[in-house]
Amino acid sequence: MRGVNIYDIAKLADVSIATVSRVVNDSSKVNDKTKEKVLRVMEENHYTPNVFARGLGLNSMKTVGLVCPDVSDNYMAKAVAYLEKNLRGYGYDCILYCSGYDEEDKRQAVELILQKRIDALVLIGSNYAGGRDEETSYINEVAGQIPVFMINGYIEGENIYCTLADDYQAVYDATEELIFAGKRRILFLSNSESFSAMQKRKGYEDAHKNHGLPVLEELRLYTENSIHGTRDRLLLCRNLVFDSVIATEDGMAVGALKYARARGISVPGEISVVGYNNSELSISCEPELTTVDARGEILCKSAIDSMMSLLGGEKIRQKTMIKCHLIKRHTTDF
Amino acid sequence: MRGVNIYDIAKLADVSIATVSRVVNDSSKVNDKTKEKVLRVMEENHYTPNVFARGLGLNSMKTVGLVCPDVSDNYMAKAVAYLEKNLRGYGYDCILYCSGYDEEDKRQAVELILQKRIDALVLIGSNYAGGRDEETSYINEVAGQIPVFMINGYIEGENIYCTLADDYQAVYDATEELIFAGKRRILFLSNSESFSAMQKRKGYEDAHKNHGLPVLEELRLYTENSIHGTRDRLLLCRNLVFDSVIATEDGMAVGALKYARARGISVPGEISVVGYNNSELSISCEPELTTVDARGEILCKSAIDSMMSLLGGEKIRQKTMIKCHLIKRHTTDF
DNA sequence: AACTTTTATGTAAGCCCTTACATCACTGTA
DNA sequence: TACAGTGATGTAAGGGCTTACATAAAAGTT
Repeated sequence: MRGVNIYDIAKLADVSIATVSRVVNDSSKVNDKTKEKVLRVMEENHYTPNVFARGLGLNSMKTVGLVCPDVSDNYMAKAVAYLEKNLRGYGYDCILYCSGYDEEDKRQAVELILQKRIDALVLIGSNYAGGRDEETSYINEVAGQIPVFMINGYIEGENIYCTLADDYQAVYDATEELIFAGKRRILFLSNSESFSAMQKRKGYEDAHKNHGLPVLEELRLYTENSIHGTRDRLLLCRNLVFDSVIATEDGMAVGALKYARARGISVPGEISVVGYNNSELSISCEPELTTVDARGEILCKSAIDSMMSLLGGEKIRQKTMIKCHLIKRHTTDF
Repeated sequence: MRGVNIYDIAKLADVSIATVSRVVNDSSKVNDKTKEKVLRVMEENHYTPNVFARGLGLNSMKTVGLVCPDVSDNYMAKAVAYLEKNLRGYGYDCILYCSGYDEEDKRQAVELILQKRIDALVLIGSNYAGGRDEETSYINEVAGQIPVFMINGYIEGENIYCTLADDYQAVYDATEELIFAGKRRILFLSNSESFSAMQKRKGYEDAHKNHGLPVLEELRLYTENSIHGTRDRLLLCRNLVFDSVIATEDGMAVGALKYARARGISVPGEISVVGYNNSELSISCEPELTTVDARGEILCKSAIDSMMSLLGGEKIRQKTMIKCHLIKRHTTDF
């Protein structure tokens, strides 16, 4: 049961364990002949260094913690997949924690995952923007120990690095486009009060203001990010009149589509719909959804680049903003 | 930087490290007073046992490896989420590896993840059913070291435990239903030669045979599991005539829907469509998709239960089959 | 009172690495 | 020839935990 260890290899290769270790870590110079011999013996005996002992010695196990509210969300799933794949390319493993959206659950997730002595923490998805300091102070505490990378979240602090989609601009542009098309009652569908949702809302509002249009309270609706949930929610608002929809998530946009169909309203004829995230949902619905490409992969790539630079000792910027694209499909054919 | 360790706690609590360790592990009896004191000191000093040292000592870190071809697939994402959440409930962390579908990549994934001295391995998604032994022999090798749990895959062997959806029955039933509705040209859309895909195909074929109907080669089409890919593939088959579709994944079923729309064929009027997995796609499309609920959560629950029993020293069954439901929505309104 | 048990705790050996420092054999230089 | 410098390797000290075994104190037994 006890696998081969460094002593076995050392003995078989007729060298000291230090030399074996050096070969394994490719650290200081080892004579080519010796190296070759050691490698051969390692190979022959299927030697794999014990990660625990290694971790103990190095106080690092080349592991990063991934905290994600919900991997079954297509956008986040893609992010997790991308991060995992590429971090592995750098020799890092990922420990995953699906935290749920609750801020307290997230705190616990972080706490637990931290016990694994990870080298860095990646937080996927937006944080609450409530501004309540207690909610985010633990992140700052964590950042005291290891670098924290946020994908689409934003918290200011030492050793916290945020990569965000420019949600403000994206929604601003989308809203403007609807306004140009003559829409005057644009329903804003949102499901949270996260930092990112707030940016989107601000984009929506500013676009109105800058075009001299009023921002109507009644056109801001909170609902859950689910297709049927959103549909039903809208169905309940009998007196709500709108000529277009901007949703902060594709699921809600598709919900709006379902609502329109249920009510016999034509899309894009009578109302236009814009979603967010360019998830799979946006091409499975009918008509296919105009949506914002929130550049998940680009964000993750940027975060990984930053992380590697940082772990390599370089200094990196704390906030990186990535511009989004609006992908026009058929729910906004004017 | 060097955090508090067991020696610090021992000194502060005026006991030996063995006692601290006993308290931490709740192992053999410790005097209540002493225990309380130690716990208090631990609390006060934010002591967390070093996982590496712990791993070294116990040769286990309470971690399970999750290998998943593609977390951005909704079905698997849900499985990963469920597994992660519930394993954590038992104190186990999950290391994730998104392997891709290639069998060689999977082998590498398993090899790498194994170096982390995980306590168990979970393989999500079906294995190739080619029957080529080399492809699966490494799994048997792994199983020599730690238990292997397969979700929807099937390999026979010591220490390999498989939990599967009864894909054969599910497709058999769905096919039969279409046959009863008078369909005689049922297109079978598949994307792989996995064990699971083979079961589905067998269900499709047997249903035909048992009802005295021929199994037509031309009605078995391989395509990729993507909406537009499938649509385009079908669009290319100008001479293919069919009155219904059974797809082995929802994405392909939705692709068939897109195809029908592109060709001006009405669903369910002219053709019926049945998908598989009850993913989010199946409710976002239009009309909403009749699909097989492949019981992802139930499968995972069963796997976790088995795992815990096994790690607890019990004996468990090696193969568990779970019955599926057909969820009727509107692509099969006859 | 002289013992056996039981309960609580401590000691120290291991688990398998990394790495600072020591050593030794050369090469090159003065 | 003596010595500094270089390269290759070894020695041994951690790193923080678990746990078998030893010990000591308390309780029970005769």
